[in-house]
Amino acid sequence: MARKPANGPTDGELEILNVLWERGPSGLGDICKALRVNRPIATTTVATVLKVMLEKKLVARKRGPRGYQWSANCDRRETAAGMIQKLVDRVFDGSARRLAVHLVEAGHLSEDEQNQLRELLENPDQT
Amino acid sequence: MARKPANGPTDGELEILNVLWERGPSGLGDICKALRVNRPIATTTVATVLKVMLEKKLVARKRGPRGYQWSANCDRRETAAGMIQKLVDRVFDGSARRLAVHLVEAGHLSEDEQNQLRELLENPDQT
DNA sequence: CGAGAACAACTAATTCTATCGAAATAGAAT
DNA sequence: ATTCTATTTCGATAGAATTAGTTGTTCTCG
Repeated sequence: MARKPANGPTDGELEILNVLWERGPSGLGDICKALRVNRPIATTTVATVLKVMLEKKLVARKRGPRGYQWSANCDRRETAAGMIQKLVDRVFDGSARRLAVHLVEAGHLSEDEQNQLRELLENPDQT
Repeated sequence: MARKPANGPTDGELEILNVLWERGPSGLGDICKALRVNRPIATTTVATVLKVMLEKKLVARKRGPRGYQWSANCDRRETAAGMIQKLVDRVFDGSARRLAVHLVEAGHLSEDEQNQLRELLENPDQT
């Protein structure tokens, strides 16, 4: 009966994290506005999710001019790494290379992007 | 109130799909055995999930010597594409290139894998 | 054939998610 | 200070996801 430990952030949480990663610390209103670019969502819904995320330590907050300033409390890169690991394990049978190959073959990368990736591979120091 | 329709397969479903993708059509027992390499799970649980997946058309089945033979009814590549898209949208702000860069930088790829990827980029025809 | 194992179908409890309204609160504006 | 508005907290709900027990059928092996 031991439930499988729910891995990372849920979909909804990820939406919010993405906003915070992009915008930096933000107030509730701004977060809502950003989310509403994609779809309608009630303010209370966002607030509720933020509350849960606070308990999970996915976000932090501190008093701001109006209510709180909310900020991501988890690293984007780490979160990405976790999700990639899962993707690779579940769909690419553990091979990150196969994921990379898929990226190229499936046309997820434009010509330009392929070139940039190529450069990166030649020159690993580049940011 | 209406829950946002979960697009792709769930985590549990993905576990099973991965087994089917790897093994090809399999009986319930074999699927269970494969899953139990990673974690304990009751046979009935797997059967229940398979039933749901059947309704969702994620798997197909046909009469076999013993019960049914279950097989994946969705393409691995397409499934991967969907998951990548989501990952890219949510964590890499829509840039597949950033995902690729992450793959290289985060050390998900070994030297050899990087070389293979490099070759692939030079020579897009290769499988 | 008969016992035991594997399996399918049905049922069901529990937990998790996404969603939002109502009501309390805190600042801002007048 | 009073009103207005943004924010927070609380509680509720519907449905999804996960897990597994029970029951009856079917298949295999001795």
